[in-house]
Amino acid sequence: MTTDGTPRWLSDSERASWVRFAAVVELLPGVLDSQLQRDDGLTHFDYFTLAMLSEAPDRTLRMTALAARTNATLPRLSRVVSRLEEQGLVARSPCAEDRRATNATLTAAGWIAVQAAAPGHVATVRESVIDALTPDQVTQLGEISSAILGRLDPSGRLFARES
Amino acid sequence: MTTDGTPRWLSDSERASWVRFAAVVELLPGVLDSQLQRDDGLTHFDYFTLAMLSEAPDRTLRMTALAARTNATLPRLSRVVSRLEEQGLVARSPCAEDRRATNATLTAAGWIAVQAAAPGHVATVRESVIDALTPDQVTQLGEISSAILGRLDPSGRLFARES
DNA sequence: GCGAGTTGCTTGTGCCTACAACTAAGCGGG
DNA sequence: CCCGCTTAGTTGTAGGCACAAGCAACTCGC
Repeated sequence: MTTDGTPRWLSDSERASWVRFAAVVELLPGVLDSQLQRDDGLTHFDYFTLAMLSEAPDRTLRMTALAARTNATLPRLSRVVSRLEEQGLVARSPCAEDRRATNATLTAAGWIAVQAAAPGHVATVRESVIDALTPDQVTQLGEISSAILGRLDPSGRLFARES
Repeated sequence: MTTDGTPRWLSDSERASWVRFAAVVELLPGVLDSQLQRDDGLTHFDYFTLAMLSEAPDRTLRMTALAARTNATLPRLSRVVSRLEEQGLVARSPCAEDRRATNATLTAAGWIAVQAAAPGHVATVRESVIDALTPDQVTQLGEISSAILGRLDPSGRLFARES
């Protein structure tokens, strides 16, 4: 809205850019999810959760820390970890320092699963995004994404969002 | 994978761009959905469905055509239209030319609902995306999105993806 | 040390979506 | 005509996710 109460509509060129961008935002998650689901039986969120654990010291993180890294709510993460635990990819253990807390640890099977899934996932990212762009465009996309992230997540509580 | 079987990993700069872009793709749908849900009681998909109908001749489309415009599967659209029908925003009617087909029509209440929701939605798009970027970046984003779309939707069956 | 308030996590409930099976209607060859 | 195939749409089932309620454990002031 402008100060006189009328909305500020998008110009034609803005609208054209937005339309295409909105389509990408709508379609891309499905593409990433489908590939991982089909080839490795993991959702993209599963994969990302395992990846975060695989990079942590001792391959272990407290639930709260893992939720922050995956940009998830705690209830959501709790259920996902339960599922991964049933699959034997993650193990829960009580935290020694704070008995309220729970540690999630990547198991050996979990480590193998991440290693197995990574190449196909990276290939999908390349095929659908990186290799579709010129090197300059990749750089621009990074800068644009940073600018948008500043609006989406002003508190800046996400950091390691990765592939 | 490269031809020798080893995966082609991302370079540091590619990875940095991808990490940020992935975060945007993850967070943006939630932001758009939340605003519409909170202010208008609609999901983003609901809104988009109504918007597509509002632009169609007689504010009417066959289910299949509407599914194509919203980039949805027919089962998904069927349930969404059922919900919108219960809310009195859309009406179903049998199609005269093809008795297998069903027409979905925007009701007067539906028209009012779209008009009411549009300004707030556009404002959210502006705040979270357009106004975060320079005019040049908006143009770049459009070109980048087109390139990615070419990979995501080679058949090009989506067209009018809009705000 | 003890009671109020906070933090860490899990679980109940309900909505939304995908996948697949199902009904109904058009279409075409013999 | 009628039998098999295709197309249009709906619905059964299963599973993910959000929101809010619930429970357990920690902290801090008195």
